[in-house]
Amino acid sequence: MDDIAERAAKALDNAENWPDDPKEAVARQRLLADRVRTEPLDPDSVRYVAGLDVSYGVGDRELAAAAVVLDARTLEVVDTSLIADTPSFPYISGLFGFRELPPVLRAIEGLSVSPDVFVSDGFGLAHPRRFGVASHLGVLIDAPVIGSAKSVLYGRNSMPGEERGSWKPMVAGRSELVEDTEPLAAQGAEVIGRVLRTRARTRPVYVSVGHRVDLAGSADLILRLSPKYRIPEPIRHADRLCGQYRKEHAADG
DNA sequence: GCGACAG
DNA sequence: ATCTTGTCGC
Repeated sequence: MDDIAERAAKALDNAENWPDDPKEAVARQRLLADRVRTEPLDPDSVRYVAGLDVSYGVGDRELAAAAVVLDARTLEVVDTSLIADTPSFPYISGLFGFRELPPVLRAIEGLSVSPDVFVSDGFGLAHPRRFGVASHLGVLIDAPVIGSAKSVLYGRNSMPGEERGSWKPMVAGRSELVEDTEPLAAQGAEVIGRVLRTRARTRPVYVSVGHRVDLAGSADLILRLSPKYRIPEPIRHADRLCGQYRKEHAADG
């Protein structure tokens, strides 16, 4: 896990990355947002995918972060990393990274298999400042990251067809459900993500570019990673792992 | 000023 | 995110 672990450690050590004031955090986002890059992502070339997630305990005093690496072909788990920590930044919508990335970076440091791409439970460019947690993570470790969220934070969106694989673009603007975003995208509106149906007749997920990936490739990969359930397998595994860990440590040790 | 608001 | 049993649907 050479390079990535090293960059994660460096990002954690840099105090500039971890302001304790929301105002400074927003300024930090604006500064780092310029470093976000979109690059082609060929799903066929992806071998290892890492899913990331965090779960919280009671009283906002404890949390667990997990990173689980899957073989993109077989969807078999090939590596896991889990850490327990304490939140050091409050939950503020739009400022996720400052709360969740410290433990997530530590979990990433614990991996022995180097992922080709990471999947984060949140947004990338589909964010008011185009800097959701997926972009934040991507910039800190300069690695490919895809954002896959379960609900909308920002952007006009539409519901795709009921069948698996259907999708609609998300375009810049206040969070709002409209009849059809396709005409808006065709007319040149800024496309910031995709509403993707990963399972028939089930609520869609919201995919956006985090860093060093492109939207079409990201949506394609997310669909492949969700052959049966709504939530992509890497994130489901990470969710399970940190969720059960926290429960086991809520009653005793 | 008011409402919205990822996990 | 978390607190929580049964229940409707594929």
